[in-house]
Amino acid sequence: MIKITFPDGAVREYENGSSALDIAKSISEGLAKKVLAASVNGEVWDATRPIYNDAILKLLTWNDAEGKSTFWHSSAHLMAEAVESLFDGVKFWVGPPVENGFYYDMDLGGKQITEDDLRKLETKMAELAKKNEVYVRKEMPKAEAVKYFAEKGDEYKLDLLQNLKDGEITFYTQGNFTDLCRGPHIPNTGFIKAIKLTNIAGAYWKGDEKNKQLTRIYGVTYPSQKELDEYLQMLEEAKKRDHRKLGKELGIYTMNDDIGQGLILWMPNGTVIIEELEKLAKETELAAGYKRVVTPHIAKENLYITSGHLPYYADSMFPPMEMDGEKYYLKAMNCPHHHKIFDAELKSYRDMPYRIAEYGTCYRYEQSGELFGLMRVRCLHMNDAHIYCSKEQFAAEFKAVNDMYLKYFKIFGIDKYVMRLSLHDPAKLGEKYINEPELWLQTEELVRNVMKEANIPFVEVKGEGAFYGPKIDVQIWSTIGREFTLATNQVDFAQGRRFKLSFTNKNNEPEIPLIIHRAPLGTHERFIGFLLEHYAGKFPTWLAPVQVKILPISDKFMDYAQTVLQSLKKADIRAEVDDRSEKIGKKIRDTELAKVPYMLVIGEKEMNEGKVSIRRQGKGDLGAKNIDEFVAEISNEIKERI
RNA sequence: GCCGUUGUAGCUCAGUGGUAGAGCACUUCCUUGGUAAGGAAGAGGUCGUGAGUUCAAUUCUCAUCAACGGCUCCA
Repeated sequence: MIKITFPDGAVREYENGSSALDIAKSISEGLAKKVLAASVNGEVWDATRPIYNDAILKLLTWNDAEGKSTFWHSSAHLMAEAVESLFDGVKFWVGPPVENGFYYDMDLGGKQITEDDLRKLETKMAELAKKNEVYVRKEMPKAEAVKYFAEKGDEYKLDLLQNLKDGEITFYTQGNFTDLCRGPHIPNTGFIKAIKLTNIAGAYWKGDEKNKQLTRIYGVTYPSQKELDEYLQMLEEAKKRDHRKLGKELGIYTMNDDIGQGLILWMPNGTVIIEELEKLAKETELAAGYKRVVTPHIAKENLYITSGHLPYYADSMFPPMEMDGEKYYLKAMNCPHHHKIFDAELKSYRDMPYRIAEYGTCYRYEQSGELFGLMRVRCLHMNDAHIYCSKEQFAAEFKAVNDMYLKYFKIFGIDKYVMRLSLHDPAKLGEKYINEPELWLQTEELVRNVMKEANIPFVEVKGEGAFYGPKIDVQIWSTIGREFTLATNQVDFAQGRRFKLSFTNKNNEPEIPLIIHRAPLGTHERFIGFLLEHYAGKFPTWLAPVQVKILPISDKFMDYAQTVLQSLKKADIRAEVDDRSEKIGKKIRDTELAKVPYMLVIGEKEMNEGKVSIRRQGKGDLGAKNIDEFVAEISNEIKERI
């Protein structure tokens, strides 16, 4: 007998060799039908795998993350079986579960797969699923496995085997499909009731663009059609908040072939938002002791040789222009320009920390395939600033920047983000990262400690640092699930030295400053793209391009509408009159759809009483008020950025 | 940059080897209506661009540009 400990602490005895599924059955048949896998002593196992020792057991169902990922992993195998039955000579690479579904990478030997094939594959998968094929686990010695795949001529699986040792190698078979796989899997294919193959994509083998490109098929499966439908419905809803769709509908920005890829034309509505954001940034930075500067969009080649950017980023800068025998580059970052401003006047410790800010325009030649609406563009306006400080001042300055982030996030109600401490990758020192191993470790520890002391939760990721130092990135997700860095706070221990920057310290010695690069509001492009999705286009009043729309019931009240308009304009409120000869219902509908925060309905009653009837977008009629009263209220809302 | 898909009116989309259609938006007229679509008429497109096949191409082929879904990349 073996002792099984359940999550609630209960301990029960079972026959040696019982599987998690056997144990589930002994509890209830209903439970057994839902068990997809099991956590045995913290390791995820097949529910059907016999247990020979005392164990802590957790039965995993669709409601557990591990249950879902096992389900999707098994679905990938099911898809592979379907692919193999419809295409000859396919070689498979890996087929893992992902956040919403799974994919399988395969080499189709030059054959192409089409959307129609996906439908055929879905049908085939459904057919195979109905057979309730059991996923059978089999251990195999390495030599035997190597022989098996060598005979098959499967270089991909042989490659996988290279990194595996004897005793770690297992195969799974369901129906006619056998795959090298560490598992675990769901008991049988019958659990998979609803199948949708979502897209076909190319994917480099092992994620390296120098390698051959494999065909990747993405799919998602569910234990019921209803759940799949709900998921697809949710995707449709997400698309409605896509900033590219909203940006067009609300007249925020446009792009044009004659201008160029990734180059944003900000329309009047978008420009209002830009100006409000800059106003916020300027107020905030002034209060935090920053000074403002303005720098040109281009600079000579030598600047970027000094900064060290050119060897790392030449490919992603626009190619240089030659004038009078000099090469000029469009700037891809503002820091070198700012360093020159720091260097223009002699600095002493009394000048430190020296903080300079600019909404800097930068140009980056992003690869065409990476451009994405407002989120990834080739011309961007950065909420940039550089803080030059001594080592002693660093912690306080870095923390102040973090505090500024949090202050902003509170204003915008941003709460779904992850702070990421982005570190260097020691394997790429001298290649992607400045070759200063000691300084890297010291600076990373410095940043780590600031975060810990400030009690700010963060994750650490190797290989995401800037070439000149570690950073704190604020990661967010677009509505379609892509991850982006919204804001960034970076330490730079390299450029101070490269630019020979210094200040005279208290001991009358020259000292190289540490530099903080920070962009709490990221770039206008990405930040507004994010805000569009975050607010689903319903901007708070202070940001809304049109804050108030005045809706006269009929033409008879047009004069009064003008009076109301003038009162609002006097208070610097962005207001317009809807002077079309439409019915009030139509005017309201159009204004609601345009997501204007306030509508003022005025007719005979309002005119006679000097009032306005207030309607809030999405909330309906709020009743009538005096004009002055409304102006005072909305002015306060705007001033406080509520 | 790579793999795949798409490209028709301002927007969303239908359609065809014989030079095009709907809804919304727009213009004009009628209507002056109290909290999410009043009615009528009209205007608007060399079907992304270039070449090829064809008596004939928006439709087929190729190239190119752009957008989209991934991969790679992101100072």
